[in-house]
Amino acid sequence: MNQQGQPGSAIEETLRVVGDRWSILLVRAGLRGIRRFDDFCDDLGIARPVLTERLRRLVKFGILERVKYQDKPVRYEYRLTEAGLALSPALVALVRWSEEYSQEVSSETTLVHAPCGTELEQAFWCRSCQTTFGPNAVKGVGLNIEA
Amino acid sequence: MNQQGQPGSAIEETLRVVGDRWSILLVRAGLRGIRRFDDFCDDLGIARPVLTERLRRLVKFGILERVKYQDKPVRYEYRLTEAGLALSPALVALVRWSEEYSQEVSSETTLVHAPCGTELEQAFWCRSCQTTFGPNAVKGVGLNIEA
DNA sequence: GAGACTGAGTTCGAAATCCGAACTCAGTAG
DNA sequence: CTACTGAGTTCGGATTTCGAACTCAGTCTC
Repeated sequence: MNQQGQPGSAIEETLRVVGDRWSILLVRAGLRGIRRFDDFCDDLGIARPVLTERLRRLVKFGILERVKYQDKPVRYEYRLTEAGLALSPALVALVRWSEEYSQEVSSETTLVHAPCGTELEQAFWCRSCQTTFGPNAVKGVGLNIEA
Repeated sequence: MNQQGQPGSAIEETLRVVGDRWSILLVRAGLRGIRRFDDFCDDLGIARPVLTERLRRLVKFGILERVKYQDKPVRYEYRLTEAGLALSPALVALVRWSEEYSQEVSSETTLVHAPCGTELEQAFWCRSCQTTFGPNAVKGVGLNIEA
């Protein structure tokens, strides 16, 4: 029911862009301040040709931008756009899940509320009710969370 | 700096499991109530051998469980475990991002706060401060969000 | 001004993964 | 006896991924 010509739902499109082993890690590296080709390469251990292709794709979809930072030997670096930064909730959710459920390497808590240092809790916020709530109270077309 | 023998951070491990085009969509399908092989197949348009391998991997990592639901012709179905359900915040974050930034198919709002119907806002919650806050106030080892 | 170095990529061939289409296999229904 | 269902498996070909080595412009060191 899902021909390749058809657009599919928005999330399918999104996962076609960031749904691979590297893209999310590239965004995470970007959040950690990494911007240059060789630094991405060293940090992630990604193969260079794959990095080239991923960076191009993330630029194409508006998650990174390629910025000239020096002229004489002309050099470019990659910075997160607003859309790229907006992926941080998804990234945080994944990091949290990893900490709780990943079988490898029981890691310590690595995400905290900066002002007070308390371990982070993720929630949703309803502007009109002025309350936070968990995923159980989310209702959506194509996503009905129960149990 | 990231040999394949080494464990890497928890999120790298996690993305090795769910970081592909299909796994997250399988979880989403699970949340929509899909449980059977052919239904996953039809719903996602995934190739059967790939589906076989993904289901096995998700079972192996505790995200799905394979449950016998009938005896005479013995048949199994796949259900989300607690860990699988716990991926919903990440999924919701991705759906939200998709709605806001994905270039394809300007979709309507599909995620709302069930009790009141208001469009969903995502945030973090600090138990000790009793406040919600955005990703800017998150500080973490290996994840420093600024800007 | 010769040689080493830097940053951002390309090129290469081997290995792994993905794909659709067709097949299997046990059991049921007509 | 034939058709159908559900959950896969098998096949060969196309695509993607990999590490290692190479390129290329400019700069730095002696």
